[in-house]
Amino acid sequence: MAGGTEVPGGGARPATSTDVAIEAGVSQATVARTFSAPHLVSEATRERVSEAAARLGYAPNAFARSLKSQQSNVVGAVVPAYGEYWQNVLSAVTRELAARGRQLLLFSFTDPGEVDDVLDIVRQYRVSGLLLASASIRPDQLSAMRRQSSPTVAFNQPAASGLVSSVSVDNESGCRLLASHLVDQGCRTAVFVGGVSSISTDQARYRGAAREMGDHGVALPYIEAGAFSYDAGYGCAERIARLAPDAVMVGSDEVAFGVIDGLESRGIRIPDDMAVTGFDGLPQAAWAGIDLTTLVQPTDLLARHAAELLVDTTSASRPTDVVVDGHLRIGRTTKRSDR
Amino acid sequence: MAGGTEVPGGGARPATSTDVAIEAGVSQATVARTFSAPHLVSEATRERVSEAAARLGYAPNAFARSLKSQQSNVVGAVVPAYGEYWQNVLSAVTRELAARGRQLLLFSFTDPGEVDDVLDIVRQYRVSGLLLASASIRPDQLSAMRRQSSPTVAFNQPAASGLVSSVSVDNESGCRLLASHLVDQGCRTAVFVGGVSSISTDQARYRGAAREMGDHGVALPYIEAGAFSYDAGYGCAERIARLAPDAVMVGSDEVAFGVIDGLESRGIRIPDDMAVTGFDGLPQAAWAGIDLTTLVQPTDLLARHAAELLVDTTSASRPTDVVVDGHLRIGRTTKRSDR
DNA sequence: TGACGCAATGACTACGTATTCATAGGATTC
DNA sequence: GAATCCTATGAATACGTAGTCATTGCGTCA
Repeated sequence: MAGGTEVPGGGARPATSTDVAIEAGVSQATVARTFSAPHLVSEATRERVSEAAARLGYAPNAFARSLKSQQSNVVGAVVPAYGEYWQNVLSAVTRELAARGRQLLLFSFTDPGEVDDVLDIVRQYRVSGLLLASASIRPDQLSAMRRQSSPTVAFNQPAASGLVSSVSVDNESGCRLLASHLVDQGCRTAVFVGGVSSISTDQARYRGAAREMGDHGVALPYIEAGAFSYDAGYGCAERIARLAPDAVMVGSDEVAFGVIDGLESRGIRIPDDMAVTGFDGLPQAAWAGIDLTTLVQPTDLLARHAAELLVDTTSASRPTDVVVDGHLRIGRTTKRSDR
Repeated sequence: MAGGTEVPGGGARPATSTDVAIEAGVSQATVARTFSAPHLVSEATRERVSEAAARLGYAPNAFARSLKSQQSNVVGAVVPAYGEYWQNVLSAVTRELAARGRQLLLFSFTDPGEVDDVLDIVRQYRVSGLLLASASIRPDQLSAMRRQSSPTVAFNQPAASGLVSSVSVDNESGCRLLASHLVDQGCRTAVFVGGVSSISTDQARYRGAAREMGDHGVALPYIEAGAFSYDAGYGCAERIARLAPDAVMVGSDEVAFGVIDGLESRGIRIPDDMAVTGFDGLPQAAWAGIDLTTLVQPTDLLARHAAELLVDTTSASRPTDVVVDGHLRIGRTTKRSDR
């Protein structure tokens, strides 16, 4: 047959189950069954339908299917547009969801204030689950999700209330580990560099660090970088240098990378003049040229938990909080050369 | 009223336009018009409908809308699951699409062999556009997209045929710039480290580099890292060291970061013993601690072009190839200290 | 042989929306 | 004062699918 890939009907309209039905000489119902409940169709018919479908290039219309079956296989994700950390999380969650037959509908925001507007759009898609990476959500949006009985999972955000599930690393104990390690290394004075002090994750990390340091009689002043970015960290160097501490605990790796470069640009040697720690365990932290001491979040594990919750329809009515421990990664940024 | 955020109807079913119609005492058609063609509804009615909608927490059902109107505002993206570069691209494209009222349905793949299966799923979603980051696509999948008159854009992949649009940086001339810069710096021997030699982008970059080097009488042997990752780059150090070139041109920044650390771990000083260049212009390349000489891709510009093409419905029938120039970023990795 | 059960299939309807067509007033024109 | 037009609205329908119900054909058992 000439022009084998060409499809009859020529028009722009994709083939429907009815088209396939006519082509195969069966009813539309049989075609639908062939794809969604094959065991109800005889071997012979199934084959005939499959061939007709292949000939027409038929793919079931997911929108119509969702409309009829009142459920989509689409999971929404509302994630900040910038930030190494979130890019990694998104990547991991996408993989886990794909393995569970779910698609990810991505919504990003630059400013937390946009989130409410974004959620209005999300709601239009009747997502079967929602991954949230923002703490500032209107409660009525959350209860609306819950009424739809769609599982909602806050990723590394403290459950705003008991309304949604959450998956996160243990920020406080993680920071205690880091602080404890610094004290072991002989640290007597320190500062904490946070990203944005109003973010609860930031607060939890500072709290853990300050408490552990306090337990060892070390004060821990807080410096706010203003953003969770390399540049923000770089820009903190002067303020840090003025305090001249033994150690700098940074609330996130990305900021820490900036802090390190900023400090070194001022002639401060790391770790000899100051030790530096991060938090997150980004891939770059393990790069030999950086080799940052940090708390590694088990991103894949967190993503797996999140995916499980998002797929489990019963989790909507029964919010679950999963907290996972990270592990300490010791790099050159806290190894005194005189040790 | 007690329990103000509680919604009448109590059930799990989200409110429909009919529910709102009853609540507002108008017809379903009027509700639909209020949301999709407000100018056809009188001021008073519009207000009454809006209030009723707010009371019921109504959000239009995007699936039903797409089904009826035969078009979705959803753009599909098929992107590798791993890689700094793609994460950045995705982030940029998402922003651009959001600004144009489009959502991104994300599909990731680990192995290029999965792409065909993934595309079968993508087709079910009747996406209004498709962003492709893989070169190996069955032609019939592409012609199917085209028949649907959905714009398809290959991002940084040479147009497999004339079937789809493409947006990419000028790989060849970019590499010529880098090579030319190295020659200026006095480079007489060099090697090229590619990621995966079967990838056309990799080939184009090598071609550009080899030609420019050849024009100056410098040979350019090709070394294959085996993947576009830090670890793959790190693992190349021995093979590079054995050739002891003046300069190492690496096909991508992420691999280059690994190459640098791998070389330095063997006591090779950069740039004094060997100069190193990358390609892509990842954010990390600009970090002070790395400061890599590389070719910066104008990611935002590329993303903007891609978004334009994806939104423009006429572009499906008229594939367009956009090629953008990158710019040279000179960092410490090619600055000889004796200069 | 008739009653029954089972497997395979077709006709039909509902999901929630956008849109066409028809209708009812109210204002405008001659 | 009748013919006309415009605006605002409602009734009805179609989009493509999944599932309910009814029907057919055939083998089985008493």
